Amino acid sequence: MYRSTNCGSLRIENVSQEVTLAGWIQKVRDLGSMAFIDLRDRYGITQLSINDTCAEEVRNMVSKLGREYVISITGKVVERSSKNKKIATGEVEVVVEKLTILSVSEVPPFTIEDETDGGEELRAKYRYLDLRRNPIKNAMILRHKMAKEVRNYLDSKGFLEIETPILIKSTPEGARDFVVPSRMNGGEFYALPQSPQTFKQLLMVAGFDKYFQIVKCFRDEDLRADRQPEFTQIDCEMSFVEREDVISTFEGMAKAMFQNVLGKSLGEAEFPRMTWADAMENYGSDKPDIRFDMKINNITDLAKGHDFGVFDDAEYIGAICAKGASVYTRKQLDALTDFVKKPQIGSKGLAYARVKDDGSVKSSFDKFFSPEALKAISDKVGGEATDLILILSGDKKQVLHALCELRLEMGEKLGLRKNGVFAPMWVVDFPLLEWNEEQERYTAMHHPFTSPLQEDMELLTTDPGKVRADAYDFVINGVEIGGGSIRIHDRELQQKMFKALGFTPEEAENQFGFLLNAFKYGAPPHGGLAFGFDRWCSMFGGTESIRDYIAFPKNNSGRDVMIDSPSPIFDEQLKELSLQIKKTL
RNA sequence: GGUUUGGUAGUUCAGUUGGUUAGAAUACAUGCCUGUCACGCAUGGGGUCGCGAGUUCGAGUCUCGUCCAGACCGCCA
Repeated sequence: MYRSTNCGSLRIENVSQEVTLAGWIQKVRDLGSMAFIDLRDRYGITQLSINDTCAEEVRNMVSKLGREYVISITGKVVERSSKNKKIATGEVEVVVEKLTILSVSEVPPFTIEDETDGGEELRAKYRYLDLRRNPIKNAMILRHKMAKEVRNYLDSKGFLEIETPILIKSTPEGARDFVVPSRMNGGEFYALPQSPQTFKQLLMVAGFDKYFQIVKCFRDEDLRADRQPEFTQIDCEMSFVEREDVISTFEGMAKAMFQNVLGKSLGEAEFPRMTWADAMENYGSDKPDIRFDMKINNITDLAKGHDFGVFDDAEYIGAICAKGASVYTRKQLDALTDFVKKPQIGSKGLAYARVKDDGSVKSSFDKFFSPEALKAISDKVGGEATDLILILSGDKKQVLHALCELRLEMGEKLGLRKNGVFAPMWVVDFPLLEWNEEQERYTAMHHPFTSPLQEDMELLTTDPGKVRADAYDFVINGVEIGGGSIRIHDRELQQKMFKALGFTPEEAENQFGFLLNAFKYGAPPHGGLAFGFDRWCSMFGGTESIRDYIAFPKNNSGRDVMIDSPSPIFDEQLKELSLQIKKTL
């Protein structure tokens, strides 16, 4: 027997029991004629004690032990004479009677501690060691709990979990596909799914009116802290539903997750909703962080006409009001100016105004404005004594984007984006289509199967850019956690949509004929959504990177540095796949 | 594809205007230590300064190129 219990379970009640434990050596503290060993497994740490009551044989082994050795011991549980309140087993220790080394270990390349000395790359290379550390281990446990909660909730609502294929067909819409060459069909390729979208719609046609799947999806695009080439979605679809049905079902799921995973009750109230147009106008973003206010104000009319060229030449002038930030020094304001001038943000400069204690306003553009005109701007943005008003001008789209970033930056600096505070919300009524300059055609903002809003249906042929979609995104704290829509279930409408996207009837038939065909045989009205499971995990775990919540993630360049993939394949394999690698010099 | 930051001991980092033998902490090894739990004390080993070229009497330090990694932009229906 390797163990009778684990390293996290012994308490004062177990004193005088004989136990057998197995695990990894966290640390040996050799005090000479006595020694302590921290023995670790997934469940915790138990202190082993070796003293003069122990057999000679056991005492002699202490100097042979090292970090991360795997050992099994048998001994008696005793109460500690000096207790450690920091760990759950801290009131007891096990006096070792028998010690077996099950496996030796080289010195690990970084310390297996909560605060490790190892850097990102090293930890990635030895991911199996990094996973021994509490923060990463706990992330895996959180992920498991969340997946379990999703299944519990959806099962209780009658959803069926059904798997869909991983080897499917490449389509030009959306993200770049990962492709897999077919040996049996030389020169042809499968694609890995970016999402099971069409399959879940076919399941609706098949009559499985409530479907879900926790499923891997693949997108061959550049990575970010919150983007991996393979990631996991909670993919859901329902038949005979309208937007309200979908939103209320999954709002319920979100509340259950908050309650049962984080122990946070969000109450009975519905999550706030905001139209896409309002979100863009007031927050400059389609995924606003509404943990704090600081809305963007359009002050174009008030700011123009004072002979200040920077404002007069601008298409749009916007302002945010940072409460209590008038104490910002010149140096701090210069830093903010540098922030908005970064190429990623792209503003030319930053104008500001301080609201003084007496309510008067002192700005960086005083010589162009009367005190009354300044006061009017201040009033418009809700300025009060001690506030700092930050103003950007220029092209509307760029200014809104910049103000969004500036708002988040100020929110961060002023401590308004608190960890542990969650502001979930829905953004609705997205545009159906977006004009793509490069391709000179409309592309679907969500995907080509999204239904237009009923009242905008007529615009689809006359003014496609104005059509709003029956789509909704689920946002928490400025992070897009999920998104979905009511789908098109009418063959004619789907064909119209493909036409608006610039598909010829032949192209539509060639790429999505299977779906159009299915719609001939009684397609129910349906809709659904998909959550980014990794992101949701990192949101609940309180970090921005999703990598910690994936057991074996890829690095920035899409490489797995542990197994060293991707990698070349043998000529033999290439031949079988009818492939040739073109050598570029 | 672009912007930007970094690459020095096993690890995390410092290294000034270019100047003698490249340091610290930690980890590791050895010895001492009867209540440690970030144990303590002493001693010791450990370096292709990412790689290549150039400038210079002299390069970890300056220049160019290159590779790798991180963050961001583009991209991500």
